Amino acid sequence: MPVAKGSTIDPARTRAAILSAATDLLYERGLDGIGVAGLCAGIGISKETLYRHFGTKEGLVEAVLRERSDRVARWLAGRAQAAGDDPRAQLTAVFDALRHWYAAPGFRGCALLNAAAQHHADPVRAITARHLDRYLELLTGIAERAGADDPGLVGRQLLMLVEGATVVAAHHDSAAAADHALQAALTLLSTTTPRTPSVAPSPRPTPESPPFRVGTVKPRT
Amino acid sequence: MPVAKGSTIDPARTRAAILSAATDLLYERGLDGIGVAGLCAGIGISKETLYRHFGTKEGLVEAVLRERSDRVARWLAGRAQAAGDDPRAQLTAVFDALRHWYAAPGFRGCALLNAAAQHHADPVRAITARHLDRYLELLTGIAERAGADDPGLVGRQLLMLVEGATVVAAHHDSAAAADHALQAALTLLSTTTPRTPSVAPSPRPTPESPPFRVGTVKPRT
DNA sequence: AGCCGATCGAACCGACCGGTACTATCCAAG
DNA sequence: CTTGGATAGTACCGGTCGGTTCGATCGGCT
Repeated sequence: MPVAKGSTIDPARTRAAILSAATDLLYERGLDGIGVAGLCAGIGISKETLYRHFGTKEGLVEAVLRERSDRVARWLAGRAQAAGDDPRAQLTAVFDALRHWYAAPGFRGCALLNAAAQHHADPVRAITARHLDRYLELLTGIAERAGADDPGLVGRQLLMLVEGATVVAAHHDSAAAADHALQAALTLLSTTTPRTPSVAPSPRPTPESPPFRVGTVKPRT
Repeated sequence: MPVAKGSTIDPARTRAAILSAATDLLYERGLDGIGVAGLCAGIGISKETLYRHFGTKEGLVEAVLRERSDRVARWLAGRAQAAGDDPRAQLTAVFDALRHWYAAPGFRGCALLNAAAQHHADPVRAITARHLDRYLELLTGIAERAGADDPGLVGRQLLMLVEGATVVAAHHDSAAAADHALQAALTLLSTTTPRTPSVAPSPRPTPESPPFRVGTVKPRT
């Protein structure tokens, strides 16, 4: 069947569906753990469709990683913003979000870091580096608003706690990692924050859906 | 040439040489980034030799990872022990060692974690988990000797700092990561250590060679 | 009504994969 | 001196890889 009998021909929707399904499959099986054939079978498309949309397996991988990074970063930033203006509440919200992520079924660490560990190619590494940049920006902002002496330093230290917690959650102890990291993060923030921060009102938060599996593929019209 | 003209036939030495060369190659190229043929070419052996010693590519990989974990763990523990009895000095020694590791040419993160990100197979994951266990044991010991209220908790937090620093060093900032992490670690240790630890004499340290590339393959007799 | 583009399904391609078999050669031990 | 084990080198195996091509078929647009 060339075109599904009741389906709508909509390249944009097809592309999005491929991206979504491929994200899960590549995360579960590993970038090299599933071939293009298996990928297409799992997604439910033909090879030609995949290659028309993404040109190459590498192209698909990069698109997947970019979208994933965007989604995770927006999700975490949204959670922080939704927690209000208090930097400590924002930090708590970030690690709360991480805790749910760690507990999600099939959690296997950060998809971006895993990908960078598998493909040493420059594009993948660049996407991963930008991903860490986004984390760093969020955490440095929190350190700034908390009145840290050296927000850049504290931001990097918080980044290490986030990444370390993710590693430990993936390989050792998924349950308590986020809580222990949060406690350490709050301690770190306190000891480097001599003065009370000035709190200013912030705009309304927009809810973001979590980056981990939350439903199944939606049927097309 | 079936057997190198001036070489000694010594299976144990051959095995060790394969292990050493394969460790570097697999780390540089990734577990799936190099095939058995390329591996043998890079090591300078024939396929038959590799398969006689390790049975399978997976067998080789597991042997490489096990040996790597042993070496890194011994190296870090040795550095800590060589720093004397003061837990803070031991912690400093650990992150000093890490700093040198991060600065080594070709550093690309923890080989064990990278491997676990590539092969989801149980044996590899088990070796990685045990690796983290060893780190945790070392760090918890330091927390204990520092007189921490909850050495287990502090140990896990220090573990997150170590792993987080490694991730950040690999993908973001290899220069300052160890120092920033050390500062955070000392802060953490201080705030959770109300009482002064009792210092007892410890046995003499044995020097350990670093786990990263430090020379080239030694010629066989 | 009729065309165009999106899509499927399948065949096909050369390259490479992990792994085996065999021979020729060299060392070491009896 | 002979024999056996360790090794290099090479050819080979079936399978899978990423990627291309083609015909059939269906929806959307004019």
